[in-house]
Amino acid sequence: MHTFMERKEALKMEDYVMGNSNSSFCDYTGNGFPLQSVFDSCSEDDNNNFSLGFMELLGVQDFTCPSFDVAQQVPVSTKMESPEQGFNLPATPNSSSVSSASSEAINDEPVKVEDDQEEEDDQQKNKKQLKVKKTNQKRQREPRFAFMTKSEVDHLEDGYRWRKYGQKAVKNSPFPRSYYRCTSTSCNVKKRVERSFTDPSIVVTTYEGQHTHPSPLMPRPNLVGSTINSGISAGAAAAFSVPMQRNTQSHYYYQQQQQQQQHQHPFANSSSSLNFGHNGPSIDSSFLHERRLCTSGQSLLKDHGLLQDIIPSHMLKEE
DNA sequence: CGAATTTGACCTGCGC
DNA sequence: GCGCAGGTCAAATTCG
Repeated sequence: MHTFMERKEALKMEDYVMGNSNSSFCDYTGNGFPLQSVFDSCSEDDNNNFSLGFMELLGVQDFTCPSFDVAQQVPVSTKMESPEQGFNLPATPNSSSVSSASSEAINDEPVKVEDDQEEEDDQQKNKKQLKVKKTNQKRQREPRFAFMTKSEVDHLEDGYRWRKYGQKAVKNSPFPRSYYRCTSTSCNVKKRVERSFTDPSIVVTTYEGQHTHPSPLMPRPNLVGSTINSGISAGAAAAFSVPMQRNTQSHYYYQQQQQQQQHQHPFANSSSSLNFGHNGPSIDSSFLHERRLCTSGQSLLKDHGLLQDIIPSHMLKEE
């Protein structure tokens, strides 16, 4: 059991949002803390619409796959407040993956610090400027998108190249959190990788920002079934910054929200705000194929299904 | 030798 | 104001 303070802490830490309207499973944080549903304030409609919202996030309208009703099982607030920004939404890399997605819409008016500044070479100057900016205004973050992936490896291949720039111990967790930045210059996408301490097999990957370039490691997706991931479209994965990883049994996408974020109907601005094909290859059939696999291959969406494998039973009982 | 990783220091935000 | 925790920087180290 976790104390209220711990819950509060967990919420504060990541604002991870996960769970469903009926609280059939608990919200889950990167630290493995169960969270009371952040969706308490969400209307049932919001939750019921999540699945579609999620697919909107994916930028896909796969009406050929009606059974893919992530939403009903994984009601995640889908509001995106960064119309300008497409989402490098991670697609489920593994055919057996099932995900709940969540994004964090944070910037009503995304502050592009880098764009505001000249290409200063002097790092100190840069630092100073950053300081000034930080003091003048509350730091704003790029929209974030988190995954929970059952994996034995921490750093999941997602088609992009990442450079690790930090690692920190996480409170209440024996597992450190690693910080990665996209190696591409001018691309300021970051991601954090950490393990859930309640279930070390789960890797929580949080993407922040949007790639401004196509995947450098994008193999030809021709091959549903020809890749190690069996059915995962590397191209689609790359397009969405999806971890492509072996041994992955399941993925959970969940949206991160800012606390002050307004809840909004998932469709409110989906057409304009979600633009997954924006910088990379567009969604291809293999991605859809993956979705089918996700749908048919997993029981997660039904009852507790896979979540039971991931979320400790005591958490499930907590509600 | 260049790129990537490691790791301690530093900065910032937030709660008390 | 202080302490804590998250996040970032950058020098040192390792790797290919």
